[in-house]
Amino acid sequence: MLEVENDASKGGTAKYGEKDNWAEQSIGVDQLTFKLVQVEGDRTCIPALEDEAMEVEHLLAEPQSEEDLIVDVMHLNSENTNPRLGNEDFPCEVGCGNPKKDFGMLDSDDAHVVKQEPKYEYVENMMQGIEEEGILHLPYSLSSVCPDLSESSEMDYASENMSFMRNFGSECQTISIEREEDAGEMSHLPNAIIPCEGTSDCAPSFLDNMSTDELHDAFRSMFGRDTCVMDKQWLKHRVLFGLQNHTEVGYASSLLECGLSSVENDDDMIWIPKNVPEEICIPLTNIFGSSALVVGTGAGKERHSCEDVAVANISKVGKAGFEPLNLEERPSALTATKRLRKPTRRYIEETSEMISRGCNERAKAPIDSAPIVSSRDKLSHVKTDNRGGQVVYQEYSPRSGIQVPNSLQFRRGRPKKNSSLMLSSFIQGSKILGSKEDMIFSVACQATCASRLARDELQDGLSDDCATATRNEKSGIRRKHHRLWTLSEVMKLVEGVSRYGVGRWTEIKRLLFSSSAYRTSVDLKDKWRNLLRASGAQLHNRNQVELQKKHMSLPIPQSVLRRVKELSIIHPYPRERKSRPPLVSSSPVSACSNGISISRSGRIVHKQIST
DNA sequence: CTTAGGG
DNA sequence: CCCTAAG
Repeated sequence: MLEVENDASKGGTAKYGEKDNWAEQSIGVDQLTFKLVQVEGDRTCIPALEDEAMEVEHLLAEPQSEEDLIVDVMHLNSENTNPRLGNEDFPCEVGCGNPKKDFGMLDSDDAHVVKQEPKYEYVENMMQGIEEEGILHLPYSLSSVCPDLSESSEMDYASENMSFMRNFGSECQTISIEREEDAGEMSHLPNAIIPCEGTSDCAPSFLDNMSTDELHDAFRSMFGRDTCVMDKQWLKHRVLFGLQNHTEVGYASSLLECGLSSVENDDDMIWIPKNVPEEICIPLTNIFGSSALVVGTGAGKERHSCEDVAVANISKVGKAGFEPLNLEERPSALTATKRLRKPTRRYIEETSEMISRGCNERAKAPIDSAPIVSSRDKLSHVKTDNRGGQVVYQEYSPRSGIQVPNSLQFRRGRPKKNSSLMLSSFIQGSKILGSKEDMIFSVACQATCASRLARDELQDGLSDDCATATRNEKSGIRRKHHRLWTLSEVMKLVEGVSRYGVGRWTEIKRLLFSSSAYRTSVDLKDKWRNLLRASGAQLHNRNQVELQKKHMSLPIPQSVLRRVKELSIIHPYPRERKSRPPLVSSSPVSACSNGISISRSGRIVHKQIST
């Protein structure tokens, strides 16, 4: 992540945080990726989300003053006191009540954040979720990143002049703001934000054919209000915007299935833009007690039947994210009617922690073909089954995540190889989702898990049931069972190695990592390997600081590396083979020239022989 | 099941 | 991190 000095917006160059601050800051800030831009000094805020902000603001640019367009949800009077987020961060601020408006951070160190109202949690989760999904991958502190903006900030934000926001967006985009290991993600940004690019192909044309009145209708149903603007172009833009951001192709059918297609029903619905990941919906339902929750999800880039979709959804859009969702409005039963979406694999893992407590024996999915012979066969079978079984699967890379209806049975920790078996079979039967109770339960679990994540994720794994959850380091794509190695973990590992020697991973794991079950002995071993590499590299290159910054991994203190280095001498890696001949002719390695070599420990190592 | 090593 | 091979 990028940490921008506060003064950056005052005309300085954007600076990256110093390396030493990096770790800590990344911890603190990295969830905080959104800031609000206030509009018109009223209580509405919009997130400064580049394109989205741009678009929203654009919408607001209607000549009449439009106030309730923006969701109240977005309006948070957070007391966040993070020093890095001074007012300077909000160049767009127009004098109004509470000068500090931003989203609470997922900073587990900040107790006050954790104790925020559910509202905040919702936003937190949303932000986190968005990032996890990798859908919104956005610059941080946009305002600070773009020095030029400080001047712009004097503009009238309520005005129709949108050039500001546009420039804003484009300028910022050129500033690469990356986090952690992934440097290439940024390039996905454009696609990610406006997911339904397809609409741009067809929507304009059909909009072109609409009369002003029709456009008005569309506008009304889309945003839930009228406009007296007669400018066709303007109307088209708005409607188009609505379409682009809320078209949900696959969703249309589910809507119909749910019998919710009629526009009149929208009272009971909360439309959640598809970009919003599941985690958000849960808090939403909780918060708003909505009687129906419609979730549009998926990276719908399909292009078809834009019109149908639009018709189906337009009425929801108004509620979507831009209108105040009234808390008290519907205290009625939580009848979540949400679109079925296969949970991500990670979601499964997370939820599994909660759900499976009681379920000991996993129901084995019936495998109708390919009797399992060897474990290896079983594996490959699983894999094919996995891919071919359901279309859904094909849309996600094996690691990116698969969402699956709730009430699956889950296992704890990492998925066993065959977990996808039952998974896919489950999907077969779950077109019609299970009971309401199930859903609510799942919802609750998710919410709990998500909020716990907020607190726990940095806690060195001591307290987690959501063990596999990760921070959004990798700009949201990080869906692996990836757990950042904390410094203390590293130190524990080093300590363990020094005590028990290299190779005693299980020992070390048992004795030092008993609290963090998610670290397997293999993990320890891998990490050690990495540490060795790091310590070696460090010797060569004193300027490791920059390298580390580049790789964005947590900087391993010199002292620790030095220790590793020492240990690597005391306990040579593969294993202390007692007298280790200082690799010369006596070494078996050099004795083999046929592409197969033997490591010091005598293990045969196949080398890649290019055939 | 654990460890080593490659990917 | 994941997978696999070897013990």
